[in-house]
Amino acid sequence: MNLSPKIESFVMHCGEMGSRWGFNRTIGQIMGLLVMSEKPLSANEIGETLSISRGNVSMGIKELQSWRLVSTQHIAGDRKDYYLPAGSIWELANRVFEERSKREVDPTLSLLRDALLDDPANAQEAYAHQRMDEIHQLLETLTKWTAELQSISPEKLTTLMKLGSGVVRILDLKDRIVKTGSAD
Amino acid sequence: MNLSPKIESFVMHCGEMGSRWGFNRTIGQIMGLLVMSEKPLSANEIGETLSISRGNVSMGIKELQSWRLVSTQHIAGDRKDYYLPAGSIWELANRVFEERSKREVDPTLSLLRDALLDDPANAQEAYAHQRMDEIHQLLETLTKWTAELQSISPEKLTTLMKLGSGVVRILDLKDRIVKTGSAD
DNA sequence: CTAAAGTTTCAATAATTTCTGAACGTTTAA
DNA sequence: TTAAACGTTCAGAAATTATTGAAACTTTAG
Repeated sequence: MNLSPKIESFVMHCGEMGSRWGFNRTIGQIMGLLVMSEKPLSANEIGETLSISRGNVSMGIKELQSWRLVSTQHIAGDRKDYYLPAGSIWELANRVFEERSKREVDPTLSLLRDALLDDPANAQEAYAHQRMDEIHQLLETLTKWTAELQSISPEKLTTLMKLGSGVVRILDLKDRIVKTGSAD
Repeated sequence: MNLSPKIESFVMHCGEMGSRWGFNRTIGQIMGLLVMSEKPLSANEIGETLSISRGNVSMGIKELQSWRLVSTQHIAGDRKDYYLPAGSIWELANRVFEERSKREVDPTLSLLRDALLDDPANAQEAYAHQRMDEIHQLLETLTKWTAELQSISPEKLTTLMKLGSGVVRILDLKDRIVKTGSAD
């Protein structure tokens, strides 16, 4: 497939950013290409367009599927697999977020939980223990929060984001209401 | 310096996670070590404790300083530089967040802004243009939002996070109030 | 000024990650 | 049953990234 220069530069950019986003160059490129493509693409089309080997396309797609970012589509009377993004931009971003949190935060959280189980044995450990506890609390709060945000509908979430720091004013508002009348 | 097994395993974990968090193994270890240490450490102490070369310590510290995660302290009558975390756990997490957003989002945002300037030249570009616009909007909203959250005091932010998806109820509350009485 | 104590830089090397392509597996049309 | 069309795997090669250590640089005490 032939890409217009503007699309090509976007796809290549996705490649360059790939490793920063948690995967590698090829995988970034494949994802960029699929998002920019109106119709699903076969492994062959992907490989030719990006000049990468059959094997690499296969591995890349597999990885993207493990991130739940790509789905497979079949066309009647055609034995090829066709690939397309597994949802809207919004959903994709969400998945990247979830998946990264799983890989970047969960292991640390579980290490910290273990480490905090038994009491510090000396002054050095006491200090470290305290620090680990802070990190643990921070990560817990953050994890819970993002999990809850995921459960909010995109529309509400957009409203919330547009509100920005204005949300503080509303928190104050709530405090006033709670103080002057209704129970919490 | 000699680390107790529990602290050592935490520091090593920071090393393993390092690359997922946006830096490399050594840098993760150095940061972990500094956070766990009650007193500032010299380059020598860091290198010995982690068994890494002088040069590597120097480069690692430099990188951590570029992330604004480590500060230098001097002790009267001592020519060595001593290093310590540049703030509370909370502040550190914030910096990592900001810094990563700068590296992971900003370049894409600027590419998209450029790409969206001129009109699509054909059907393929028209579709891609639309997709880029969606991504652009998403990233803009997200960037603005996180920037605003940064401006909220840690206490308020904690309240907000603890509230979780309960924040939606408050949004509804606000809507009711606005509708029935005061102007926005 | 000189030497000692420290830090930084960077070319060479080591370690790790990614990519290729050939071999193998599977499905289906004939 | 065969062979063509496709997907997958994985050992080795290529590319990239991290690390070392020696040389250069900086600061300061004497």
